[in-house]
Amino acid sequence: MGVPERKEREKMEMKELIKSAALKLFLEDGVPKTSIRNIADQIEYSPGTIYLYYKDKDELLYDMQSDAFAKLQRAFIDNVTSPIPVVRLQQLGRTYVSFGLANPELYDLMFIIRAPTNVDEEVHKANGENCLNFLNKCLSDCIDDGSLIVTDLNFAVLQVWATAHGLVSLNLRCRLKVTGAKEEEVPATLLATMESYINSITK
Amino acid sequence: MGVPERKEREKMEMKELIKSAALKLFLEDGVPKTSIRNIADQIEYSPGTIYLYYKDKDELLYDMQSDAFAKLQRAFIDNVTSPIPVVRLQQLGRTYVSFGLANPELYDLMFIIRAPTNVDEEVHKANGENCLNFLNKCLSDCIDDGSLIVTDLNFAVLQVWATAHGLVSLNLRCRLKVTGAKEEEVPATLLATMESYINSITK
DNA sequence: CAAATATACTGAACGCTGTTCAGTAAGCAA
DNA sequence: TTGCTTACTGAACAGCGTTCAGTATATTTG
Repeated sequence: MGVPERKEREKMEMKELIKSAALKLFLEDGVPKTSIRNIADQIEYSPGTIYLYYKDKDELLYDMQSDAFAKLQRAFIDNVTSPIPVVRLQQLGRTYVSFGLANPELYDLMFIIRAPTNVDEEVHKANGENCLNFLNKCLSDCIDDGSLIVTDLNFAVLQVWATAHGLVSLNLRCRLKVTGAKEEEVPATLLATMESYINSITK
Repeated sequence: MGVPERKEREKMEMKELIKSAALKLFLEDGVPKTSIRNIADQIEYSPGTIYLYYKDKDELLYDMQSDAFAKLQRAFIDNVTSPIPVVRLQQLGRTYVSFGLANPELYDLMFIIRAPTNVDEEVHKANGENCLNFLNKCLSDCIDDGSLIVTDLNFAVLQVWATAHGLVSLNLRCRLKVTGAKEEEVPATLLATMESYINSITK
């Protein structure tokens, strides 16, 4: 009897439908303007229906965050390929910053807005773990072959992540305006800054 | 005739009253839970009254952001005092991170939430300028006496700010949970990471 | 096949938000 | 005292996340 299996599959399909509609609105109108009602309109269901699939908006955002992390991980896999650890670190930094510049709404969801961290404490850590492991492995290899000035892995991870995140998020929140940087030069400047940073912490 | 002067003064006093009530609610209940109605209740005026002094909520937040930057600047003046540029840079990093850890709601207002950047483009740059100049001067001095590895001032400013902001903001948004860091050790870890970072970019 | 049950969905309603504006009351000038 | 200006109110609007009694459809049972 395949009925429960079909039901399960339909439930998943509906979740995908909701997520894809939400993503569409994120990219078109931005995260803050995307409401449960808008999403419901988009898929031509009533607002209440969404609550049959997600217990609240935070849970939906958490699920979408998970997809976004998968996308970042794919970018890492595709672009961080060099056998030389220090080159791989450069590729990692470039990929991270590029991802943030190219996907501001997803970046918001992953690293800036509060919502997705409001889900159950137990389940919360799962998102982003794979991406963090990528950075961990990369820096661990750099330390092993002596190409990193800092020798403490935890410090190194925090530093690299913080620098990359700082660059992307200050830009996303328009805080770099104060530096007087020209709009069109910002992406190149951020990438160059990240590169120069990694150069200065490696040897 | 001192009537217009008195009126002007009373207008300022009312703005201060609104800001202080808003600040109180920020610290007690957090930024997201602080609404115009709550603020109005707090000072025992009607919600509409606030709009006689601020054109919208963003303008109020921008004004409060300005005060917050003044507070950070005071922290810089008090704590970043060494005559040795590289030591001053260490003091600057420590002061910035400590400020973020001690004043999470103000930090939000200054560097994370969107609202205050929605004010008029012309007026927007003013907030934070003094604090940025502090960092600029400090790094410029470091470059002058050859104690910084990076020699491009703009890159240096971006790197140091991004690292400090990255550390504080990832922590404020609970994104460091993924690293498995213990809650109570986080402040010390962030300060140590910042210190180790500055050590690695100076000589 | 028909009746009973289970599932999926609706949409009005609740209490919240930022914001506006006609109406009112108080202070000041003539 | 009258007329005008200023300060303030609070109901109203449109939006938000969320809930839930009611309905319609689908599935299981007799």
